[in-house]
Amino acid sequence: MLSKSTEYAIRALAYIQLQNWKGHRPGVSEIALEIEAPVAYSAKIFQTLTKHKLLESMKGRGGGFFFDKNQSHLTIFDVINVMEGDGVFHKCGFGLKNCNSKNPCPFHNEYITVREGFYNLVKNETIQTLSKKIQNGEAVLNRLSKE
Amino acid sequence: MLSKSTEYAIRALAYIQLQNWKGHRPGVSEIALEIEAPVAYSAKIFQTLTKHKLLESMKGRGGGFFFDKNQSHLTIFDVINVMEGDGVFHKCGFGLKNCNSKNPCPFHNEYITVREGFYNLVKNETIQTLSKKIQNGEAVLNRLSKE
DNA sequence: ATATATAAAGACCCTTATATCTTTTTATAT
DNA sequence: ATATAAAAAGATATAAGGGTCTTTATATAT
Ligand code: FES
Ligand code: FES
Repeated sequence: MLSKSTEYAIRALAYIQLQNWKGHRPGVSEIALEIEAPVAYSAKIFQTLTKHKLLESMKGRGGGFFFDKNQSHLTIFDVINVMEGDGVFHKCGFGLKNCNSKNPCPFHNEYITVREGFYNLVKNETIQTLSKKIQNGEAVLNRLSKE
Repeated sequence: MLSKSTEYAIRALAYIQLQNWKGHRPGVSEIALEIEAPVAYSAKIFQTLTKHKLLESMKGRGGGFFFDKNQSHLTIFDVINVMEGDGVFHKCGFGLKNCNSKNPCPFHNEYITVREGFYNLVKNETIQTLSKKIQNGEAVLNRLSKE
């Protein structure tokens, strides 16, 4: 459903949020280790995220990644949008050039239910709501979770 | 959501079914034209489908593609499964190694609703139900539909 | 000032999905 | 039998996603 890059991005952002709440700004290698992603590739992803202002960074000794205090919620939709665009929320599930209720493909009625369910999910869920669940022990960030 | 190849496959199969109902066995180039897919690439897809017995073919003059009269319904799930596997119906939406309700990722509860909705859709819908809608004029096979 | 720790930037590589082309096989019409 | 029409098979090409490596810029500690 989501690209690998987007999955890495979401997990990384959740980890950064958790660390920020502890007053810590994690760096590339620390995050990559935690989300079990390649270090160099993770760095590329974080560049994309900071360029689009979903994330802040500081270079130099003691640097790392953190969230802007002002924008308190970052939706999963925004992350997806930056990483792979929002095409999946518009396109026809049958592969037609565009999705159109007036001239639907045979998949349309059933498909848009699923597609919109997914859309609502990623619009309502944020990095912060996900992170909260992890913090509360209701969910895990990775499969070997030690914390 | 689905790969381009899978989309081509589904549209092609619907067209073949419609033609079969008219007593006709379409060939590669006719189908490719109708679904607006590259001819050679379409041929490759049909090879995959026939190899997995989702479709029958006949070589030689007057040959073409058709469905086995015995198996009257072919689910969209079966097509997806042959074209790209069923991974999307099992995997964790958050990117963890596996999806597990006992040890869920923070996305789990909301995500499986969407994922299972999609699963039910493709399990219940068949090439024949889709084709019927097109035949009845309730839906279209392509965007320039002349029929 | 200098050394060090860190992210940014850019060039590059590998794998997979998508797509094309050519040759071979098989059935039919004549 | 031969010519023809069609799919099968296989080799190759192109583009995108995923991943690596090296160099550069920047902040901090000493
Ligand atoms: S027209 Fe195909 S999903 Fe809407
Ligand atoms: S554990 Fe992530 S979707 Fe089930």
